[in-house]
Amino acid sequence: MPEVREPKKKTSIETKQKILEKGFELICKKGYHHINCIDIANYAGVSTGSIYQYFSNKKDILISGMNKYLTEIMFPYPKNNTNKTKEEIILEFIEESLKNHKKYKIQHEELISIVHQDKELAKLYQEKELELTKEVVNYLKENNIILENSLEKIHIMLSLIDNLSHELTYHHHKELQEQALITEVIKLINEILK
Amino acid sequence: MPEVREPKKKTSIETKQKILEKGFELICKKGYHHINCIDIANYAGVSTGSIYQYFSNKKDILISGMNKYLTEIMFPYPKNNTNKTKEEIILEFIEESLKNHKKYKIQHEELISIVHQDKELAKLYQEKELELTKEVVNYLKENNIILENSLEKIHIMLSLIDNLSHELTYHHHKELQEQALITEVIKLINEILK
Amino acid sequence: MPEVREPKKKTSIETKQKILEKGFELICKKGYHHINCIDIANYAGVSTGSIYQYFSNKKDILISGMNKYLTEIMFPYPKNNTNKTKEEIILEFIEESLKNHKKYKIQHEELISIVHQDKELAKLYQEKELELTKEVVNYLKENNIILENSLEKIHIMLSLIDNLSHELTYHHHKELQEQALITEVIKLINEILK
Amino acid sequence: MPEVREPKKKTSIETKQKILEKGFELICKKGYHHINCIDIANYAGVSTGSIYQYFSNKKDILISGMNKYLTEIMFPYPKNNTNKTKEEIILEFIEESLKNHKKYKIQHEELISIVHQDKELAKLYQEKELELTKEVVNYLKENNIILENSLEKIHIMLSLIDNLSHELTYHHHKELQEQALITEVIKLINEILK
DNA sequence: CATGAATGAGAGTTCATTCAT
DNA sequence: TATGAATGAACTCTCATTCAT
Repeated sequence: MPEVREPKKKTSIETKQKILEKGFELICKKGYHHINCIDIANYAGVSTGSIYQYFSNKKDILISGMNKYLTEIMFPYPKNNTNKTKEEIILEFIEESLKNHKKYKIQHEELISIVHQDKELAKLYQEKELELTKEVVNYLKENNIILENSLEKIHIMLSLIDNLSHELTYHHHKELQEQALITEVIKLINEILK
Repeated sequence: MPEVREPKKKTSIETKQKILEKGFELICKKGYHHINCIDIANYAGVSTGSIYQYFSNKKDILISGMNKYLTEIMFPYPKNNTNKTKEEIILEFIEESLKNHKKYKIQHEELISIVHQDKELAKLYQEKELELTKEVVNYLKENNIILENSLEKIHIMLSLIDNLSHELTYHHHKELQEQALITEVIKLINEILK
Repeated sequence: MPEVREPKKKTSIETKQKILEKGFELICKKGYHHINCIDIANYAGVSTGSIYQYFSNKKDILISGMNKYLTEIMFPYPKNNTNKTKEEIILEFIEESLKNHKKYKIQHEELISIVHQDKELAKLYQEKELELTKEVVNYLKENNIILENSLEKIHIMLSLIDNLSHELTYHHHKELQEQALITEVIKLINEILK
Repeated sequence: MPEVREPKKKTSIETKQKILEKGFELICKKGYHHINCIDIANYAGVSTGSIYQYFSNKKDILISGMNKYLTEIMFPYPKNNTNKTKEEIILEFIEESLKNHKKYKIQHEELISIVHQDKELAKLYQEKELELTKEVVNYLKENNIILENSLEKIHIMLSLIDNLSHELTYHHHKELQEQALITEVIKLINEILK
């Protein structure tokens, strides 16, 4: 059982980074079960052996990638917190989420799939989710929106936005009207933040 | 490539049925990637060869199972449509969904995972979802609740209920208060059905 | 972790037998570390997959082979126990051991090597060794040779014979005179059996 | 294929020495097949690259180590040759061998295993063994014990002592009485040296 | 129509060795 | 001369699928 190497030289730090970045990218693109270690190695431009210098196995790349990119990919929210009206904030949230869903379209689906399959990853995911909920609560506070049952309300709000973004991005149900969906969601969020 | 046989004799029909039922059950229980065809054969009490008499491959069992059981497992809703108040209906929906989530706890997670991994299954899933949305619209109509943007509104409502059930069932975020969550969701659905 | 199959059909019993026999033969011939599973499969005339139907891994073949052939290869002794003189018995033992060493020349060396490397096998080997010692004690009893410290004496006697056979078979030390060696060993065994 | 370098500088000589000593130690401790070159490098406190500056491959370390340490580990015998009685000498031999077996307990087993696996090593081993036999013959001569068939007799004697030490050290056969074994062996050696 | 043994490509992983720095 | 990152062939083992019985 060989030790996983902690890179010391500059070039090896880059190699580890390359494997993680490209490997995770490929996993998201094609699906964890649809690629093998040779694929990852080729895609990252390294040998298969190099993978095992820095990661203890295939799944390790996935988990490391999750840890590094999960927040970025799955839980974005507005970072600039100057004074805004409630309406501006709601729109901003929706736009941000939508933009992100479109950007990481494929990753999103694959990651959700993986998260639902593996307890270790599921836990990671849920922690990040709660973390975000809290940050949004704070963000709203800074914009003078203070709520009872704040965590629960924001949890629901985020799920509404996520569901909306998902629907608009993948357009699974052709009979649903985009604009109507958005309107209804905004109405509900307004209700939540009342 | 041997032809898949369409059973005619009574015993054959039963065999095919057994493979489908037990096979799908096992897939849901343990995960599609965590079992093999021998497992399925053993669990169904048939030989591995028999599987390939009635299904063209492993995935075929999954898809057939999905087709047969998806509505039952994932999209339940109240069937008895006598006159009820709006409040009764909302509670009924939530209870039904929750009951179902708890009943099919493991299957649910596994199926979501699979659905997000495979386009063919995803499409199947979305069709069933839309079908359900329409049925609920009708159900409400029969109970004299008639809405503008009905499809969109019910889609959102169902996603709220689903998210609630999920949270209550898996209890991922320990810091969220169950009762508060329920209260807020009911408030929102009331708003939707106004 | 797939189950190891217990063969039911007649042909599969033969297959398992073939893998064990040929596999063990090859291991003895070329050395456990010098062959791989594909070699074993080819040599036995089966596919690599078949190996894992009947054995849980490569080492399992070795252990099973040991169990089956160890006595035969490493611990032979005269089986016909009619009345003989002490001198006849000693010669008989030496001849039997020598004959066997020459027959299994290569296996012998390889097996000793493996036995010294693996605790599980070592234990197996020692059990067989003690078993043999006891049987020889009984064999001598039946021929009216009864000893104090019989187990210890026979243990030493067998080690002398083994060492002699080894020397005569592999002829490692060219400067040693065969006949002188034999003479001295016989003298000592006579002393032991006094 | 890079040339193996013969060290000239003092530091280089030390490096080569360190690899040999520590590398061989590790091989003996853990087994040639259970360690890799990185292990050896770490254990010796050098880089993997350095190994290949002074040794042409992994096995070369083993052979060099054998050459250097075999006598010391496997064939010890009393060095101080002042006048002693036969009985004293016998006891001294046994004690020396036993002491050594216990000291190099693990190495012993591993080396025997390796020796039986590789012809080159086997030859080396046998040469050392014969060398020792001759030295013991001389040692006895110096103590006024002069024998016919001396080489053969001493070969047998050493094998008896080795077998005894082995048994006492590893205690493989619990049913054998230690003291009885020793007594019988001493009796036989007395017979040999008569 | 049922059986389950046989298949073999392909999976993840290891490690002796090389070579740019 | 020393380093340790990079290599990639070779390893053991799995499993969906086939097919003789």
